Order: sequence, then structure tokens, then C-alpha cells
Amino acid sequence: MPVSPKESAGQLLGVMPLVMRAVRAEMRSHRTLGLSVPQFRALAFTHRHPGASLSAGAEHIGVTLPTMSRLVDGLVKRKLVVRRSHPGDRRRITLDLTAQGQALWQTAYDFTHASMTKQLSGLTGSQCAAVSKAMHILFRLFAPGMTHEGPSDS
Amino acid sequence: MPVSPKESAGQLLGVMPLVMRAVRAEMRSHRTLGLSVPQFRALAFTHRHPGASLSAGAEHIGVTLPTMSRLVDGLVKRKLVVRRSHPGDRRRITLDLTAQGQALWQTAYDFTHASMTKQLSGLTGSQCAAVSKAMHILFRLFAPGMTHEGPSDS
DNA sequence: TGTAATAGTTAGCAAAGACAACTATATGCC
DNA sequence: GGCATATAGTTGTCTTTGCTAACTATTACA
Repeated sequence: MPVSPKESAGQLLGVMPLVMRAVRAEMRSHRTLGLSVPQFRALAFTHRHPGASLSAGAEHIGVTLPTMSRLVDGLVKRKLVVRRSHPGDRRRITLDLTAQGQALWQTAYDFTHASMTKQLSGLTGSQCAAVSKAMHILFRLFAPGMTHEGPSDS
Repeated sequence: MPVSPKESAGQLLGVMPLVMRAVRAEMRSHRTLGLSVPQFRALAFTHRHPGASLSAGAEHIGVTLPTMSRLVDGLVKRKLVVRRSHPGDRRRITLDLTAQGQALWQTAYDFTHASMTKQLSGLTGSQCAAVSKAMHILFRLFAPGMTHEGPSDS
């Protein structure tokens, strides 16, 4: 039987935070790698959008430009990210991961992915398929410009 | 066809943050109501677990006890939450929303729910049902002790 | 009774986050 | 060309968040 968007929205709001709680806990455990949760978010954004501007990052992870600027300061100081000046518009900067940043992100992602896989290991194949199907639907809805999903930021 | 937990986990990690981005943006817009995102999380926890202890809240939203203590300070100062001493164990305190806190939470939740409903309004009834089904599966997995979903904290 | 363990708070520090004010570059209009 | 305006980032200053360590108060236990 069909379900109304309103009902789905309520369920989404009920369940998403429970899942995100697990994800955040994972991220927090990466503090052993010297990364705070916001820094991890900024790192993930840079991974997902290489060469993006500071403003784009700020808008995307939902902070103001000054906050993003200082967040990036920290990542640059740790040699995880590089600021480069944009050729053709010297006001702008572009953000990119260093090899070190890339490696750190991969490590953190692998940990998180493994932890989530373990969480889901109690599901049957068809339950996983149901989750998968919903994720595809939601992906098209919340990331309209992109073509394939994958690890995201935040 | 069935899907592996590993694959589902990857999709979950890819899509959840996109959805949470929208939710966080909503929460952030409630700063006009004078609440920061962490304060909103603490408020939501108190709403969902009335009479809970400080430790329980800290554990649940994923901060240390001192952090939770000061977070609650702020909410108490704004008269949204009350600290009461636990009868029978005077070391403990119990947290509860004031009428004001309840009202504020309701307002914020209604806004968020409406916004999410609008986001999902592009889906068909069967797509909503698919999302719904996945949410039920995930709920059982991530909130094993609870009996019915609904607006959650964080 | 007296020693653990538990629940919160306080102190002190670093980072996150906001706004306002600033610099530097680019655009646009006469 | 030349000045007004807009855009991209940075810096200053403040509050909040978040941590660890150290403390108080209460309870459990042996």
C-alpha cells in the first residue's frame, strides 16, 4: 500500500538521527587520528569535491565563510589539504587533498564502512535490498546533480 | 535480488549524510529561535527521554559529562529544561522539558517535518512506501530497545 | 565503619561557530 | 580609462562546544 510523503518524512526524521548517531560515534573515534568531527566533514567535502572553493565548502557543510576558513587552516597545518589560488580569478582559492589527506580519509572511511557493515550484518539479503532501494530513491532526491552515489561528506 | 550488508552500508554512508545535511540546515535555521544545533540535540533528547539522567543524555548524544552539564546549563538558563534531583539517589538529577521547552521543540519539529515532507513530495506513493519499509528495518536495527519510532533526538 | 564506585560540577584550555570589519580582486557602467 | 559595486577570503572578537583533570557529594560494599 502506498504511503504519504508526510508519513515517510516522519519516519525519516525518526530513524536518520539514530543512524547518524552511530556514524558520528565512529567519526568521533577517529579523533585518535587527530581529527575532530568538523574537520572530518571538511576533509570529506574536499575529497568529494576536489578543487572546490572555500565558499562552496562553507555552503555545503553549513558553516559561515570565516568558520570554514579556519577549519581549513587546521587541515592545511596538518598537511591534509592544500589551498591553491584559482587561475583566472585570484580572489578564489581551490581546495584539494594532499596524498596524506587522501590516505587519512580512506582509512577513516574504511573504518566507518566496516563498522556500518557489521551493524547491518544482522539483515537478510532482501532486507538489505530494501534498504538499498530506499537509498537510491533518496539519493536521487537529495543529490540531484550527481550521477552516482558513494561516500559523501558530513 | 538480494544485496550484501557491505553494499548497503556503503549506500547508507553515501546517502544518510545528504539527508542529514538538509535536517541540520533546518535545525540551524532555528537559531532564530535562539538554539544552536547541540542545544537542539539536548532538547530533543530531553523530549524523547523525559526524566533521564545527565549521564544518559551525555552518552546518548555523544558528549562527555562536563559538556552535557554545560549544555543543560544553557537550556536551564533559557527556561527550556529543568534539573530536578532524583528521589532516592541524591547524586543523580533528572531532566525534563518545561512547558516552554516543549512548545519550542514542537515548533522546531513541525518546521523540520514540514520541510522534509516538502522534499519528499516529489515521490510517488510506492516510492514513499519503499522508504518507509527501509526505515522500519533500520529502526529495528538501530533502536533495539524501543517499541515505536517517532521524532528522535540529535 | 571506612573504602570504592558513581553522578555531577568546576577549572582551564583548544577548537568551532557567529558577526563585523577589513583586504584584494573582478565586474560594470559611464 | 576610472570609479562604484559586488564577490572571495581573512582577521578580530566574542560565545559556545568539547575535552581532560580535579573536585564534591552521595551511595554501595566489604
